[in-house]
Amino acid sequence: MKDIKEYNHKEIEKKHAQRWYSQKLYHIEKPKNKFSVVIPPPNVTGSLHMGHALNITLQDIVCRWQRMLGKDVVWVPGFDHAGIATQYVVDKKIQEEGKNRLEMGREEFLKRVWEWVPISRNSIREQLIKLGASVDWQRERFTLDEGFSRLVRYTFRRLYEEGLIYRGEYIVNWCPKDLTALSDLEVEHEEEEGKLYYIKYPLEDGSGYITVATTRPETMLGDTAVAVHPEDERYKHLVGKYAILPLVGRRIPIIADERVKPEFGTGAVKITPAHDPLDFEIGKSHNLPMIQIMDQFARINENGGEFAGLDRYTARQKIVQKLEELGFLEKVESHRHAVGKCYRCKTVLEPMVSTQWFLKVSDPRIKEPAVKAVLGYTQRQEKELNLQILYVQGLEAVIKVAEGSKTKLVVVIKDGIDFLVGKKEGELSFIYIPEGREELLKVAKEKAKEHKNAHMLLKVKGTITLIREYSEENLSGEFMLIADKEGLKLLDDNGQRLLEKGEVQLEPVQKSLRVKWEKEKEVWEEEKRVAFVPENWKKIYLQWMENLRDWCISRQIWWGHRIPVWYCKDCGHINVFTDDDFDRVYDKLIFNLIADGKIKEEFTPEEVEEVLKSPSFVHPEMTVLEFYKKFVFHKYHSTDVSAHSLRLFFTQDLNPTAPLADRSVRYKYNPQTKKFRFMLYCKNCGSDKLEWERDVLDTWFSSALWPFGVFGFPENTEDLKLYPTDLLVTGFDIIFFWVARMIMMGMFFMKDIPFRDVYIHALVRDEKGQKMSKTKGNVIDPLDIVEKYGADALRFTLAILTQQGRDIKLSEKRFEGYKHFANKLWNAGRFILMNLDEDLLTKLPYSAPPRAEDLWILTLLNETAQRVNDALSEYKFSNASQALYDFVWSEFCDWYIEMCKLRLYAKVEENASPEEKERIERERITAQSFLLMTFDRILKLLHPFMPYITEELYLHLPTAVKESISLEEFPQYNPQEVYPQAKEKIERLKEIITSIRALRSDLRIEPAKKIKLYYRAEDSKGLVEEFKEYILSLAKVEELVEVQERPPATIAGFSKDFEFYIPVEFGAKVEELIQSYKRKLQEVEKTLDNLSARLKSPKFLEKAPPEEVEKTKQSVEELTQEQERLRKLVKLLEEVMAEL
RNA sequence: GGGCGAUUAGCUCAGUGGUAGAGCGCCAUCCUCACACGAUGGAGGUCGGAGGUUCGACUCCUCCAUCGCCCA
Repeated sequence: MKDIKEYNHKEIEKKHAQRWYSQKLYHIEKPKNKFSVVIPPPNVTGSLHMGHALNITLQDIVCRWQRMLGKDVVWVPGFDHAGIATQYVVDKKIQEEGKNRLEMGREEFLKRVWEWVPISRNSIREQLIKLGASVDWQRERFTLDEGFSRLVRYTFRRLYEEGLIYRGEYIVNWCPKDLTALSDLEVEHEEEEGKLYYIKYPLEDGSGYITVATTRPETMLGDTAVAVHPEDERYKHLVGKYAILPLVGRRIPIIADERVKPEFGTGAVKITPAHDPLDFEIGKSHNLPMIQIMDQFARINENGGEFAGLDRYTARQKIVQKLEELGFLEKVESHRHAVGKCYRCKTVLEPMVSTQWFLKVSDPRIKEPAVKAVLGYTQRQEKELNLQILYVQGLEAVIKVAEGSKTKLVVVIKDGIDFLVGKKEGELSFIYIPEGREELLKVAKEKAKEHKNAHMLLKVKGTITLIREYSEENLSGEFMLIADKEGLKLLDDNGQRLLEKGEVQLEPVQKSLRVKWEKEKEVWEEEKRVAFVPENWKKIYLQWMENLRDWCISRQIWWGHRIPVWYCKDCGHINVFTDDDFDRVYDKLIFNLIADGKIKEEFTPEEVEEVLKSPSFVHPEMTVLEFYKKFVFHKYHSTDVSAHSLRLFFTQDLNPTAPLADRSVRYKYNPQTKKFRFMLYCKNCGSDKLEWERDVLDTWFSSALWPFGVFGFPENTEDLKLYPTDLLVTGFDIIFFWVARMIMMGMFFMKDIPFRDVYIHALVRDEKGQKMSKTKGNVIDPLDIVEKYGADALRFTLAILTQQGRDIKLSEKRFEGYKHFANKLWNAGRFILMNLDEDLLTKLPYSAPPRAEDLWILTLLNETAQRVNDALSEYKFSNASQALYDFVWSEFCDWYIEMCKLRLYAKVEENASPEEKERIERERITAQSFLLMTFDRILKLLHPFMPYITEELYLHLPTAVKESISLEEFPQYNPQEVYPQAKEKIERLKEIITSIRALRSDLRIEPAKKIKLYYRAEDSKGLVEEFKEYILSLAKVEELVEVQERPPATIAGFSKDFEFYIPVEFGAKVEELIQSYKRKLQEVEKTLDNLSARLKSPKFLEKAPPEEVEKTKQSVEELTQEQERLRKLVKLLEEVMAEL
């Protein structure tokens, strides 16, 4: 008996969020039966939006569900440094201060970024915690942390050395605002109203003009040819001749190329290889010169002669004007065309030739495995097994099955055991067989393979004694006993049955034993495949993979992974350095600190110590050095570092008598600055005049490494067993950016898929279906929603609205609706708790046998559990949450709780017999226990969707045994708890009650008013008698009287054979009622016509399946009866109307 | 231009080769001892259009229309 008061989401969510976080509830140090997921790392550019909330919610639902299914769930959180985006944000801030990034300098700017990033990171972290994400915070990573930066250098080097990364001059998409190259994917094409300029290029021989059409006339300054289609009759005669470029005076050839579209403009196009992708291609194949005419700001450069210094648009104006003046402009047409813009700042991009780094993704070594990974392939795996074989003489075994602390079943086997196989961590570990029966060994191994999930197998030929709580049972014959997570299974000739659920414990008793160790190599083939959910994304992925173009991975920005390339000023050699180039741990450390930009080129030992002992950025509870040890250099756990030891180490290199690890000096002392310098030498010529590449890598390069980088690659760590991950949840907008590249890099470096399932969710839009954006002002901030309605309501709403392959249209009203559901659940819990006896659990043995409604709700509960599990295993979040919503509200609350009130509130008459008093008491206990048990399972089923409210309610239940509901077992369908007969009865009872309520309502009888009810029943007579009290209570009936005919002054209603009569009073709207029944009658007749027509059709009878015909016949019969009754009713009512 | 998806009640969306469903909204009656964030009942749809396959199509096929997205 306790009252938990009103639902207060803020209070309970705050309480549990903090508790889960501080107790490290979701951290598993050494996962065994793993289920791993990596978070799509949010950008450190701001805070989370609704799309993130959806993403996190869906992942958390699966993670919590899997955890409750018994998996060791490792869900790795982290953040993405988001190169351009973050630089853009910080740049803006600096500009607001009236400063300039370029004047400030790289080092100072990066300092500012590092100051800004934790602010954003912490706010995102807070939000993840608030949303209830059950991530493992002890494994948090950042794409720019020490380990990741090292990994990026490692992978860059591997790819470079394999010839998959190259540096080249190529046409790229240049953003004149962000001052960097972009990859093809980062270009957004937008249709725009533009103009098509027709310009006359005079022919060299003075025989006239060739007119070209262009949308960007300013690029003519860089023209090096005019091109036409080789088959174009209009121009065939001009090919090979020369034209003179107006304004510039350059002599340019007229060439033929098949890539020219004759139908565009005049069919003749100007070729500007340095400023147009297609022209670049054509220019290359015709060996045309490339003349760059713009600088990085897209201003005309010195090659533009008189136009030099002008912005591209001003130049366009001026050039067009001049062309017109000189008579070279033929005409100008308006023209719609796609313009490439920067995805970040929306600036119109300028195609430009520049020197960039590329990753050859089209190379078969990358492309083919990435295609294979999605199409599916078999992978052979070899594993060495250390098998303990025990030859025994006489083996007995006792198997106990326990649930919690209670032993539910004991199985005793004396002798007759053929073999016993045990597994550890999913792998075959030992086999017991009787002395001298080696032939069983093979069978045992086979059976072990066959039953993959079993952790123990016994083959028995003889007698098994099963001891349950109150009974003993003997089985004899040939059996196989299998223990797994489900419990103990018995396999006999009749198939399989589950003996008992729970923890299984084995105690073999052997009389004499000889042990042999056997090493064996097991080879098995595994079907591997990245499965897209929904599947249609697979096609889109494969199509894209077909037309891959090389990936421009260099960016001319400062924030990111600086490319680990040092150019030799003496011999021009390109040196790629990683810490693999150095043998000593200190060297590796120092190199990484420099390459990460943590220390400058010159440094003192004290500075190094300070950096290493300062808090790690990602895990501030650790120092940088500790972070290195834990996440980066697993081999060097004992390494400690101090300024003193560093100084000694550095100066060793300077001491000529000390042995040198390298021929060259590693640390050079500068007496003027009193600092050391870490020396790098050209791998080709040994020169120390090296210059570090200034560009950084595309952020997606490091993101592509995420699924194995977070687990410690390239070190061979324990955590690397968590790869491949089991699930990736992400939005479709980054399939190419991220998903595809993870598959490429995963297959390349790990030789395995990065994730088994990739669930692609939709976009969250506003209620009008528009994209949410800050500029439109239609964003719904998830934090506001959490504040107003609670994280539980937010999550449940997102889950139930997530229909596969469909965008989510969201409005605040939706959250409100599901907040109501949370409130409903809370109040159901409140009601149950208020009505529980304190000592219920001890009273349970005295409970009465369950009633029909108990068995009914148990049946529906099991069906719901099945629906939820089925839906979740197919990632049908909406179906799962919908099933729960319906069950909880429409069945449990609306009917079961109401029915239970009868027993809970049953009054004991003073003069009742002791037996009667006892019966009432026992029934009350039954009702309480079923309410409790059902509600307990409801909470567990709902937990993945609404973690907070279920946690809070669970902890109030007397059945709560764990510190958190999230560590409980997820309810499963149990066929032994399904009672079809009880279900049918109660469903019929509901129909009857509903029909009475409907008539009451039609007669405008106040809900609270008790009425007298006459009835006549045939088939349902027994049911009505059995559940009389329920009808009285749930239909607010004061007296239920059986009659043979309609009493006068009553109005009739019916539900199938159950006819009932309510006394009419003045004011009853009989007319309306007649209308309503007539409408129903019409409907019935319409259906009836339809069905009987079907039955009259010989073709139907002939071709339709017999069961369908039978069904139709039955329907017709029922509907005919219904029709009869309705007709009778209408007639009756008309009589009543006359009576009144 | 190529591809994908959508079109079902006022709104948001389920759905299945066999008598059209839910939530919200709306209407009516009720502040009944868990819940007015509630209870009970009710109204409301030619399943975008046209063909075809089938005994039977909202469902499968073809075409068209409208909307949206991606790629070029």
